Amino acid sequence: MTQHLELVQSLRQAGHRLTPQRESVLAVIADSHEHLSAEEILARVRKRYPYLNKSAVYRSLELLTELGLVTLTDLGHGRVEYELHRHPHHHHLVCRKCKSVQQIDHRLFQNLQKKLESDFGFRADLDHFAIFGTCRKCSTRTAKNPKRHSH
Amino acid sequence: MTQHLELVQSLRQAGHRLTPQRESVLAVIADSHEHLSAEEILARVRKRYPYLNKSAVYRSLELLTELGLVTLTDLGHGRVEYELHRHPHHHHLVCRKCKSVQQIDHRLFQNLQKKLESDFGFRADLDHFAIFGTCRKCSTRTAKNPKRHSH
DNA sequence: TTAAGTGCAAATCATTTGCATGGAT
DNA sequence: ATCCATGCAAATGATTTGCACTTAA
Repeated sequence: MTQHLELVQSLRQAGHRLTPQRESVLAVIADSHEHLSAEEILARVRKRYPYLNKSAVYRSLELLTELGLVTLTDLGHGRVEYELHRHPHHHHLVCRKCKSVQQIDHRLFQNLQKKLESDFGFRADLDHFAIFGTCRKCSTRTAKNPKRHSH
Repeated sequence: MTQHLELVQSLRQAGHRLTPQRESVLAVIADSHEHLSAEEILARVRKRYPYLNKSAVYRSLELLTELGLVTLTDLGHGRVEYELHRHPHHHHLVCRKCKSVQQIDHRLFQNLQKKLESDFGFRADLDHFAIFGTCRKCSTRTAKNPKRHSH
């Protein structure tokens, strides 16, 4: 409901039409402070605006992501998740064992980001970055048995 | 064919059986210096050892990954890819526009890795790390038109 | 008006799973 | 001899697509 207007501007300026479907998808993402899957977005939009199709969600998300208004992260949940592209950014530490997700500050990555740009000319999309590994809890009880999953 | 033996040891020590299927999957990964999808692995194994099923590949990969012998990376190709867990590590810069993949040295990440461990107790699996962004070439011709994909 | 966008239902495609059989230990 | 592992075929589940219809500009 807040940055909503500017976002809608960006859409138009890039030469795209503003449809109620696109607008509602954007609104739901902008109103949420967590990452949402396509299906969750569909469900939330439909609460207020039932005229929305799954395909339209995917097509809107593709567009919004490409315009940089929304970012996409694979947190290992078997589907991709979306967030508004906010500033400042944050990142995610994803534990492979217990699947927990912990947020960390963007500043941890600033050095790396600068170096990638200066050394390689590569502009890293370092927001909503997912780093996989083992969290503190799971590290302590690691490599004890051949069991497949701990959850 | 090289580290093969040690790898097979690890399997046994973790309490798993050594089947020809598992061994051949491991051999193919160990012999390759590129990242391979499950399907590519299946195809390569079958050249020499036709008695292999898709499910066995997936189940072997799950196990090998869990044992840390193999690492899994999502390079945005719509499927996960596997590599032998080698030292020293390297990482991948993946361009969202042209889909190019550029390898970079593991040392760029050492500071970050240490900090994640000291600050959060998080052991990041920072090998075969995929960083998405825009490569130098694509940066220069960016944001010119509303076209979806540039490839 | 008219190209861009949507709805719908079917298609894809990687990965997973149930169950009967086989084989490593 | 036992249970773990495999083969097979069917299921799953996210995402994509073809096409006729609608609508924002």
